[in-house]
Amino acid sequence: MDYQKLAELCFPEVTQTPEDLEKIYPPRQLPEGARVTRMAPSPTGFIHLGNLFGALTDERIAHRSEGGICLLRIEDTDEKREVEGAIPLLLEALAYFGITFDEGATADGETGNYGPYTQSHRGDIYKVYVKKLVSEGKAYPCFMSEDEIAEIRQYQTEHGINPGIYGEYARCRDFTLEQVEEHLKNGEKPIFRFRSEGDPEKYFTIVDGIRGEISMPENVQDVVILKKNDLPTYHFAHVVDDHLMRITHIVRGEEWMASLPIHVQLFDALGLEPPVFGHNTVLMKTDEATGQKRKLSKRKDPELSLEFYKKLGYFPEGVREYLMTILNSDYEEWRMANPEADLKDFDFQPSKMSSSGTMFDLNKLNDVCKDVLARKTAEEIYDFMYEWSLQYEPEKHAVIEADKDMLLKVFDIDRGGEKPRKDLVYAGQIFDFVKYFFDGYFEYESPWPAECSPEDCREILRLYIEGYDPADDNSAWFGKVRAIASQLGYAEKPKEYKKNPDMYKGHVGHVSSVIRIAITGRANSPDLWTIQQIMGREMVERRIAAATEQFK
RNA sequence: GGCCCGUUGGUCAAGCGGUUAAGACGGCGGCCUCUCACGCCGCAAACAUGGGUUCGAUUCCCGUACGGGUCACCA
Repeated sequence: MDYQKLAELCFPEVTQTPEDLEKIYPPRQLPEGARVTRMAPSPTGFIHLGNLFGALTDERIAHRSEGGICLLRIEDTDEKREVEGAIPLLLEALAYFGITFDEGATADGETGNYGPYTQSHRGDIYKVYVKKLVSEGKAYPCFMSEDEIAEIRQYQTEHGINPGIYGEYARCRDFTLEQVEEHLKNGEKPIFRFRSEGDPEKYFTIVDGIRGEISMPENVQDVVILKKNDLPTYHFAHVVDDHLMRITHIVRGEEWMASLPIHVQLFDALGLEPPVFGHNTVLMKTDEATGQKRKLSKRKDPELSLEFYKKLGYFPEGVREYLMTILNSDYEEWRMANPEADLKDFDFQPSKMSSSGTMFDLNKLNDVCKDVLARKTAEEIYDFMYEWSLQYEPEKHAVIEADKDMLLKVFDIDRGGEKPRKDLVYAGQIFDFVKYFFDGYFEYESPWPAECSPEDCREILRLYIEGYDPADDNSAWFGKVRAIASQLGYAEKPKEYKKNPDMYKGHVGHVSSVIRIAITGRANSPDLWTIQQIMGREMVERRIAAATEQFK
């Protein structure tokens, strides 16, 4: 068989050789040890936590190395899955979470010397390599119909034979030049398959950047490398692209591990050096219905979508922090030791990534967010709330915009210092947390303390407003509350009450609860004196008066 | 089903032949305290399982169970 002739017959239009391409895409001139990574999504329009998870990994691995590059490549060899406008959407979402690329696809084109970065525009490049393989007898045109393949599959499954097109089932594998010519003359368009010489009895080992050494049997399948639409399959495209773009480290989901033998084989057949592969895990959750651990699902789990977090108003930094804690095992400790340090200074190591399925933990996310927000200034929080409400909550936005000065003071309560409050989590929750400052959102959310009779409540409020003086400092103010408590038969100190519960109706805490609920609608709040300072006399008096009405 | 990967407290996880088996989140109890939050102290809670190898296994090897992935002209 004259493979050279077969190659010409199949690809008369292809004149370039791999050597030509080597010249166009020469090895990068980068510092020793620089890592080149890539994010390679399909433009399906759905951007999820897994994407961010992977992007963060790629970005960190690249940028942790001197002169490293992280690029964006669009894997659109399957037109069926493509969604209009998916790329700008993706870029925007990633940028929101602080991830940008050095090279590759952009919202309106692309940048870099190793393009095109969109696979559908690289058709000619892939063909050069397919032609080379054909000319060496390592790939061949295949004319089997879908029906034929389906039949073979059925036969194989019925007989307990490993399914697929390989060996004797690869009917076009050993076609003569004449047979190929004949099919071509009939107007049949072939696809191209790799001619596998793999031996399933033979195992090879490879060092995975995350998992360490893994061993697998060689691939035997004559996988499709060029499809009917003239575009390559993922297997072939990734090999060609990652080589030509001079990628050094590939991090991808563990769903790719099973096809690793194909990829290794392809690199080998092409005479190319494979990059370091790292296979990470999928994000899991416990299914509410079954109680079973399972992969986060696009259909069932809204929390998989990045939009979910944007909409609730999670700070991007918080989400990123959380992802980092589950991405690299020693991140959390590093963060505790370096609370103020830039994420970029963390020594990210692929080998420190987990290789068992990670449960997504909203609880932990919230906790991480609290820490992140505790380090923000009131101004930063306000600005974020402003943008968030502008986009998602127009009604709340109106109040947020109108009462900027007040909100800045509210967000500043117990902020800064050694022990800042940590009760702010995400924008939606924050608004809820402070909404009693707005008359339009104020309501009585907590029951009045049982220790205080309605008459006492009325009396407490009357005495309170009588003695209320905004000029009092915190301790003078609370001294008056104690006095009211004492006057009405409540203990001035909770401990006294605990010692002699029969001597009192309750203690000063119950009395201040009445005042607190009157002013905030809640039994729990930050320091009441501070709240009143922010609200101002007029609002305090109005709230007390309204509460008094409750006891008429 | 074949092949592959994985398995330390409820969750995230240190550990890489000899440890009282870290730490974080959550839970519980306490201190502080007018409430909440913060902070501090403490408690409960784990090496899936059976065989080896070894003076000694959470750590190395094999089997089993369980979980996950994958078997497309989808990525």
